[in-house]
Amino acid sequence: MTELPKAYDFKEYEEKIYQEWEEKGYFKPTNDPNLPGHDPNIKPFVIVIPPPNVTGALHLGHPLFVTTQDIMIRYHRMKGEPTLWVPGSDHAGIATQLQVENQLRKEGTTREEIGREAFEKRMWEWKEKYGGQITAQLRRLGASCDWTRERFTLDEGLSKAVREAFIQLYEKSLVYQGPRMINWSPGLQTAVSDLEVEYSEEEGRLYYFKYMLADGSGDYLPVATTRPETIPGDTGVAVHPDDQRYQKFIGKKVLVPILGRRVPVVGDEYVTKEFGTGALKITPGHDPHDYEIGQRHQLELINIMNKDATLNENAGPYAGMERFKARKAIWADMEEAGLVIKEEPYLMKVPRSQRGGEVIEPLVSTQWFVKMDSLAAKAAESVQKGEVVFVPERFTKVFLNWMENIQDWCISRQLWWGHRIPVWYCQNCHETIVSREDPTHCPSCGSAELKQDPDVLDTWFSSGLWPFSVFGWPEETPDYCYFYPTSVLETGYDIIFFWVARMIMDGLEFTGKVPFHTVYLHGMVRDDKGQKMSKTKNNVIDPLVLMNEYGTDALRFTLVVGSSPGNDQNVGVKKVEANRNFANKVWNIGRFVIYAIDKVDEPIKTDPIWTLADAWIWARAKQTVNSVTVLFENYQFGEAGRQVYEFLWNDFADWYLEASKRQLAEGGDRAAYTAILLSDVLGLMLRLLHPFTPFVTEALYGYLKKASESNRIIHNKERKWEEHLIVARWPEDMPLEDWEEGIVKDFELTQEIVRSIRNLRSEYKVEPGQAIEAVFVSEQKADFLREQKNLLIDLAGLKEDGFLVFECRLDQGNMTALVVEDIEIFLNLSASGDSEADHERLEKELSEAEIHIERLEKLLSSPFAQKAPANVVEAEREKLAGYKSSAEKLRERLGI
RNA sequence: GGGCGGUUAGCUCAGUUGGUUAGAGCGUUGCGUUGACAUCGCAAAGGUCGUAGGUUCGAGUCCUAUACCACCCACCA
Repeated sequence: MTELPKAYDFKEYEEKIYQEWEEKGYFKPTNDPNLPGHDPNIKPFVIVIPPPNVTGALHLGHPLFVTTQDIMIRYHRMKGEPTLWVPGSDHAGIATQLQVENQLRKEGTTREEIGREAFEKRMWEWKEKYGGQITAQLRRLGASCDWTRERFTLDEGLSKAVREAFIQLYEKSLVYQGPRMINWSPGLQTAVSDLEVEYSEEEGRLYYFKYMLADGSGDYLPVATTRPETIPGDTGVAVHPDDQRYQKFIGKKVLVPILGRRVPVVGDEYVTKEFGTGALKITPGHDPHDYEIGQRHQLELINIMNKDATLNENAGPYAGMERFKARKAIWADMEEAGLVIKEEPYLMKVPRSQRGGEVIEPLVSTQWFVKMDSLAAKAAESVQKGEVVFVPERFTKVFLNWMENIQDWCISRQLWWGHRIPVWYCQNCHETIVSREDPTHCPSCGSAELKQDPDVLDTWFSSGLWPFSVFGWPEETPDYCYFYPTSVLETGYDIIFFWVARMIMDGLEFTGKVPFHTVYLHGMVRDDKGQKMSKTKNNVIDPLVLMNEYGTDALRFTLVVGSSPGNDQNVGVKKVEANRNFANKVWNIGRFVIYAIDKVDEPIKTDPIWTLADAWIWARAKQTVNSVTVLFENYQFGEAGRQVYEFLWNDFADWYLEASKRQLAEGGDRAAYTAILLSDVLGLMLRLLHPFTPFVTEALYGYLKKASESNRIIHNKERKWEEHLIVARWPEDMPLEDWEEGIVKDFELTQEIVRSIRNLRSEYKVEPGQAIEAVFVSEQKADFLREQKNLLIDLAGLKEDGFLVFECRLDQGNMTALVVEDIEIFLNLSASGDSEADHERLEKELSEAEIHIERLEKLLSSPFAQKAPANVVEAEREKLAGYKSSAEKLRERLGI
C-alpha cells in the first residue's frame, strides 16, 4: 500500500528527482559519438543554450527560455531520439567587467592600478565564484542539459575557435582595421557597436547663433545646433545648394565662434532647407553625417574630445572641460560676444549606452571592423530559401530587413575581459602580425619586440560561433560531426540581431551550413501591468522567490501556458498560484488512482466490459494524445499544455474519477478494469504533461509504477514501465475508432442531464447530501437511461430506490419538471413547492429553445444547407431536432 | 518616416488550415467538510471579439480603411 500525503510538497521531490535524473545519465544523449556503438546515421535533436551571462542575476526571462527549451528537449528525448542540450555561460564582456570593477572600487583601487594581469586573475576568480550560481539555478528549474558538455565562452577550446574565426575573416579581408566614426562610451571607456546604442527621446534645446563671415562685412550665416560644445570642432558650414537665401555664401569663409578659425561654406544636398535655419555647422569629428559631408568636401577633421568626454587641447579655452559644462560655457561666451540669436526647447533623440546609460559620443577612432555585406547576403539567401525557419514566421521579415540594411560591425572593445585580438605590432618595423599561434618575433624584420593589440573582441563575436564552437570547431571532433548543425535555436526576439543573425552568418561562413533549421522566438516577460520589469520600477519578480513559494512546476507551467510564441506576456503571482493548484490537482488525481489500484486484488474472471464512462474517458484521452502531439510538432506548447490541463481537470478528475468511484466499489472485474483504465489514462497524461511539469509528474510516475507493478491484477508485461518518466516513451498516435464518436455523444448527453439536475438542485437549495427521487420519461432513450442509472444516481445525487424510467407519459403531479432534448425529468424537490417559479423557469427554457429553433430553421433553409459541407449541415440538423423535442416536451409540461 | 504586434468577460490572457450558442485562470455571487484534492467541489452572473466597410452560405479567425496602445528599425542639425 502506498500512502501519499494530501498535498503535493514540491520541496520533497524537486532536488531529489533532479539528482536521480542526472546520476542516471538521462541528460546525456543515448547515441553519444564518443562511445562505442554510436550510429552516425541516427539524427539527433540538439539545442545549444543561449548562454546566460556569468553575472547572471536570474530574472523571469531565464525560466521562460529554460522551460521552453526543456519542453522541446524532453519531448524529443521521450520520442526516443538521441537528444542533447548543451549548457554553458557567456563571459559577457562589459557587463562582467563592470561588476568586478565595482568590487575593486569598494576596495579602493582600480583595474588600472592593479594592472591587466592581476585584473584578469580577479575576473577569473569572480567567474569561478558566481558562474556556478547561474548553473545551479538552471538545475533548479529542471533544465535537463548535459552538464558533462558544459562550456564557457572563454574556455580554451572556444578561445581557439574565436581566434580561428578572426583569422579566417582577416585572411578574406572581411575583418579590417581603420579609423572610422564609431560610438564611444565615455563611461565605459570603450567603443560599442551600433546595436549597443539606444536612442531616448529627451527634452533638449536648439541653439541658434551667428556664423560671422570672415570678410569682416559683418554679415553672418544663422546656424542652429543642439550641441554647441562641438563648435570648436567645426570645420565648415553647409547649406543647400539651391537655397536662395544662402547661395551667395557658398565658397566664402566664415569664422568659428570664439576660436576664430576660418572655415568654408559648402553646398550639400543633405541639408534640409526647412529645418532650423537651413544652415548646418559641420563637425566631421563628432557626427556621423558631418563626417560624410566632410569627406565629400575635403573638410578638415578635428577631434576635440578626450576619451573621458572632456574637451581636449583642440578646443582652445575649453580644454579639460567636461562636455556638458563646455556646452554652457561656450554658449555663455558666445552670448557675450554677441553671436547668440536665440535658443528654444527642442525634443531630441539622445544616443545612450545600452549598458551604462550615459550619452554616447560619436567620434572617429581606429578600431577593428567586420565587413558585413557578403556575410549578410549569404544569410539572407538561406533564410529566403527556407533553410532557416522562424517561429513565429513574422520575424523572418524583421531579420531580412535588417540584413538588407546592415552596417559594418565594430568588434574591438577597450576592455580587459574577453578574447584578446590576435594581432601583434612589431615595435621595430611596424609590421602587423595576425597569427594563430602567439608569435615570438616579427616575420619580416625578426625583431622580438612585439606588442599585442590591447583590445578584446565584442562578446557577441564569440557568441556568434557558439553553435559550433561548443562542439570543438575548428577541429572535426566526433561531437561536431554528429551534433552539428543543431536543430532548434530558442531565444528572445530582442537578440535577433545581436545573436541569431550573427550565428547564421558565422555558421554559413565557417562551417558552410546553417547552424539550426528552426529559430523559435519567445516574447518578453513583463509584470502583471504589462510594464517592463526593472529595478528602478521595483516591479521585478524574482523567479527564485516564486519557486520557493509555489514550486518549479508551477512557475514553468505559468510561463509557457497561456502565452503564445513571440508575444510578450504579463506575469503575476496569482497565475503562478493557480498553477501550483494545478500541480496539486494532478497530485491528487494520482493519489486517487494509486488508492484505486491498491484496492483491487480479486483475480479477473471475465473479459472486460467497459461502461459508458470508461469508453468515453478512453476516447477523450486518445483525442488529447493526438492533439497534443500535433501541437508539439508545431511548437504550440501553450495550447498543448492547456489541453492537457483541461483534460485532466475537467474530464478526468471532475467526471471520470467521480464515475469510477462506484465502479471501484462494485468490486470484482468491474473494479479491476476500472483501476487498469485509471492507471493507463493517468500514465498517458503524465507523459504528455512531463515536459511542462517534470517534477510532479516524475514523482507520481514513481508511485504509479510501484503501485501498478506490485498489483498482481494490474501488473502486466505489456505495460512497460521505465525506471523514470523522463525516459518513458511519448505515446504513439492513437487512431480514433468508429464507435468513439457515438460514445462521446452519449456521455455528453449524460453530462447534460446531470448538469441540468444539479442546476435545479442548486436553484431549489437542496442540500448536496440529500438524495432526491427522479422519474425519467423518454420514448427513445429509456434503455439508455436505465443503463446509466448508477452514473446518474451518483453524479446527480439521486435516490437509488426513487429512480424510475418510463417510455410513456404519465402524470407526475407535483414533481418539478425538467427537459433535456426528448427526455422529461421529474424531480421530487420536496422542499420546494413554488409552482409559479417553476412555471416561469419552464417558460424561459421554452422561449430559449424556440429562439434556437427559429435560428436553425432559418439557417437550414438558407444557401447554407446546399453550400456547407454535409457533416456541418448534419450537425446543425441534429441540434435542431434536439431543440424541437425539448420544446415539444416543454409545451406539454406547460399545457400549451 | 518605415515596419511589426496588440485591442476578446471586472482583471490577465487563450482561441493556426473561416463552420454557426466565443473559452480558461483570477475576481464576484450562492451553496457545500460523503476517504483524491478547501492548493477542493457544485451552481450562477458577466462578452454586439476596438470601429467602419468588404469577401463568403458562414468571419473573433481572411481583405481594406481607421482609432488607440506597445514595440522594433531609421535618426534633420
